[in-house]
Amino acid sequence: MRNIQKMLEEHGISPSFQRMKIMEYLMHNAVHPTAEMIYQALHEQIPTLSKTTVYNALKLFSEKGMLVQLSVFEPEVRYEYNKEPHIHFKCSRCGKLYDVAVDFNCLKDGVIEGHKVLEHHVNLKGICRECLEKEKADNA
Amino acid sequence: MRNIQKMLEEHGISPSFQRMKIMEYLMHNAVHPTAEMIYQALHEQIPTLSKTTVYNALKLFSEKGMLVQLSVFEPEVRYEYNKEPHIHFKCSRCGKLYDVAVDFNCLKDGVIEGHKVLEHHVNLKGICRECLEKEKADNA
DNA sequence: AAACAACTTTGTAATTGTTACAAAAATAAA
DNA sequence: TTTATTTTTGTAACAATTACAAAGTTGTTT
Repeated sequence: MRNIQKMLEEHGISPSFQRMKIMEYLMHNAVHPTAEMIYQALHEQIPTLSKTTVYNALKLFSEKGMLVQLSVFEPEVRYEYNKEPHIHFKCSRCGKLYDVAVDFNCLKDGVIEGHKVLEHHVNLKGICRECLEKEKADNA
Repeated sequence: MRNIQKMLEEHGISPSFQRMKIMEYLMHNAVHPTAEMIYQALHEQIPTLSKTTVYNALKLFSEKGMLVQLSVFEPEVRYEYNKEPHIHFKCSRCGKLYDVAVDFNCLKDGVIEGHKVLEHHVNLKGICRECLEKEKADNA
């Protein structure tokens, strides 16, 4: 909690209780949560928590560069704390979202066909390893 | 129009007038239109057209594999007819969406860390060539 | 042609994710 | 302790999308 407080301050964000809890949740739950998921989880601990506060905090964190907003395959926006370049893989069967560590040199904040790349989102979709194994077991 | 009729039939879709016009629009407007954009454009020609019809047709086309649903950086879903593997580049200044032809061999319906890739969406964000040039001209 | 079934379109209402806004509460400054 | 500023809250609005049922169309069978 102390660390989170410092982190927020370093990014010019005053560390209110709600904001710290929201950031804590994001750091401890690398599941690419939606705003709704964060609200549901914290609402139990903080019954007075408002959904607007969650949206406000997420917007602030994104503006200050602490979070990345992902638009994967759902209409919902998802958030992640991890800033390392990586690929998102969504299983179209179970819906789970995986991080896949791959480095495309050309994607590392370079230039592509004259366009300056500031952000890259590489989204893959298919059947995840777990589902493939389950399928194999069922067919055996 | 005849070609579109054939195409729809080949995909098991009965070629109604509205469906053909919607597909025609998608094929002639490679601007990654939203459902709203398609509706607005066709509403002029077909005043009785319903937005639900547009959504129904887009859903049907996607299910039959004629379209790809893109989730780029907006909350809105965009659609494209072009099925060639390519990257989408969105200019964060002017908002334009470019197609960038790049081939990542590893993304061509392969396997990554045990996950079977059926679909890939590579989204880049930054400042587009036109905006960079404009910026250069302004600063000169 | 009439009757019928199946499909398509339409319009309205509902739902979902998100934002706007103003009042209440908390915090900090004077 | 006022005062000002910031933060939180709750409700209402909004936009994209879906659900649903009625109306319209098409095709088939008799």
